[in-house]
Amino acid sequence: MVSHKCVEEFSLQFPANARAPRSARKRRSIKKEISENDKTCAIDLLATVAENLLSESGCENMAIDKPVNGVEEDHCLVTQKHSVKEEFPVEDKPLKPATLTNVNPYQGSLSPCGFSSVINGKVETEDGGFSNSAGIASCQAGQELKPSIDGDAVVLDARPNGVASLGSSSRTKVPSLGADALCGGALDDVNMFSRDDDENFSGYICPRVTKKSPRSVPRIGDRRIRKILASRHWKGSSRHSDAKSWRNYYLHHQRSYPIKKRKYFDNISDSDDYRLHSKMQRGSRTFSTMKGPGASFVSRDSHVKLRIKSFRVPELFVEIPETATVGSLKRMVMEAVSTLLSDGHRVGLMVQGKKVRDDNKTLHQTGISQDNTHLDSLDFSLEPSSEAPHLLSSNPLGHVCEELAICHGSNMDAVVKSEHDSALFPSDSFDKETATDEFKALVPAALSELSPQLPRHKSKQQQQQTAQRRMRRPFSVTEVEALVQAVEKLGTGRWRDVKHSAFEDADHRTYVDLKDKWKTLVHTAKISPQQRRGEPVPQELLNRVLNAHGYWSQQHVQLHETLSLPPKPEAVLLL
DNA sequence: TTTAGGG
DNA sequence: CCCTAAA
Repeated sequence: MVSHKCVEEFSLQFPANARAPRSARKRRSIKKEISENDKTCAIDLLATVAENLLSESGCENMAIDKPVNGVEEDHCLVTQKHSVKEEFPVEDKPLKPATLTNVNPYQGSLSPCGFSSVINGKVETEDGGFSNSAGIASCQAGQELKPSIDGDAVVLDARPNGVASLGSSSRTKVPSLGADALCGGALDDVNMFSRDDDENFSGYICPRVTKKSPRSVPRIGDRRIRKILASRHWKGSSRHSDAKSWRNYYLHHQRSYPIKKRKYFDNISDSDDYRLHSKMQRGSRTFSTMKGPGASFVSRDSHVKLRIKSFRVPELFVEIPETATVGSLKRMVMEAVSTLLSDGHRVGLMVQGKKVRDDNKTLHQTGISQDNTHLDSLDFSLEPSSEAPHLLSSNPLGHVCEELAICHGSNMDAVVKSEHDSALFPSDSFDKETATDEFKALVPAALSELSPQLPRHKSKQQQQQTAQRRMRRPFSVTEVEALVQAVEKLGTGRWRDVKHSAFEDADHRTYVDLKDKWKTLVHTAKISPQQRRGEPVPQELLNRVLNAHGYWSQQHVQLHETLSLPPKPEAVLLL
């Protein structure tokens, strides 16, 4: 019910409810691409992750393993199931930068500050912040990209030349590289890059703002990234030189085979994207003698040494014409890598398959101690910041299967086999039990289903029922503001216009979403502040919601009255 | 496809 | 957010 007072108080000038004829509404076809900027940082991200680990753990014992003869096999592949959509346009679309001045924590960690922006922020606020911990050259992922063509399926494997070993001197804190750590205090002015071609990607929109932002900003971002690159420690060996050119390749070449990003991004958001497998170094129990039999106390100096053995990202399936160039293939992979890494930045910790949620527990309490048998199954993961209920169980079956259907059975087997052989089961990383768990964890459900070794769970029909629910994306205050303003101007009931007026660039906000949000806003405005949940909407905005809602409701009533001249008797009775 | 509303 | 009837 709308109080009369509400309507009276509504002081804004509302335009006539003129609605453009539908024929006049142009349909915008969205053809957008990831820009080169994102491609720059995938590798740096790996290094950054490791660097943060090192710097935060006060790595006095940091050491670099330099695998000889490629002994270290299980590292740093960044791939993901994937398919190419031919109809996607080729031309690049620049990222749209937007400066956010008031990022709330939730918003900020949910997705807007993709890794590139995180890096930017870090660089901005800390001079040389990334170069203060040396020796991460080993984490230059994917120096060797080894595509092996197998029929229609291309299995890609990238291996680094080294891994970073790090010794943690922290007794009570697992090295953390969550959004907080990465973003630091840079959230106040974060350059955000959103991609319009993926409605699930751009986690944040700055309504209307994005379009007006200067084009030069992406370059700035690029420059910042390059700054990071410059601080990277490249080794002089030929292999590292290769790595360098490999990266530069992506920096300077146009991509030709855009990737259907949405589907695999769906995977990312709801499943564990990529994980950091770590193992305790059992051989380095420096302080084991300090523990007497049955002693329950932990020596003050007990240290746990963590070694990140691998950094793996779920597999990538690529379909590409035989006539495509190797370069284009590489670019595809690079793009996948970039996109994959540019979202989701919270570290999860699992001990023996169990997720450790309590950040305040000490390592020892968690079972992470120098002489604990659990150490074999210590597992870090990079997770989406939004709370995903289950680490891995919510695999978007439908999408993956959809894409898998592209490849032929025989080829699929090859892919699966490949996964079994090398990537998934790094020789000695895990004991059998753990390996099994890891397998379950890392193989997308679709792969499991296609794999002859594993039981099939669901029929096709069931798979379709498992339609992916879109990621929850709470409206930011900024968005609410934009929505309110648009509704004030256009009224309720013109959600398509509202969408195109104020959320043109936010492809993940459909007009239905906007309508739904308005619905909840009205409800929110009517309930007491105590009953409201989520990010608080400023009362001023809620007042405007009520005002606009009242006003437009009144308009609708009047419209109806005009249409039905004879007042309905029922209405009279009710009054 | 877009609106409107219930779930 | 999803689903859908109805326009």
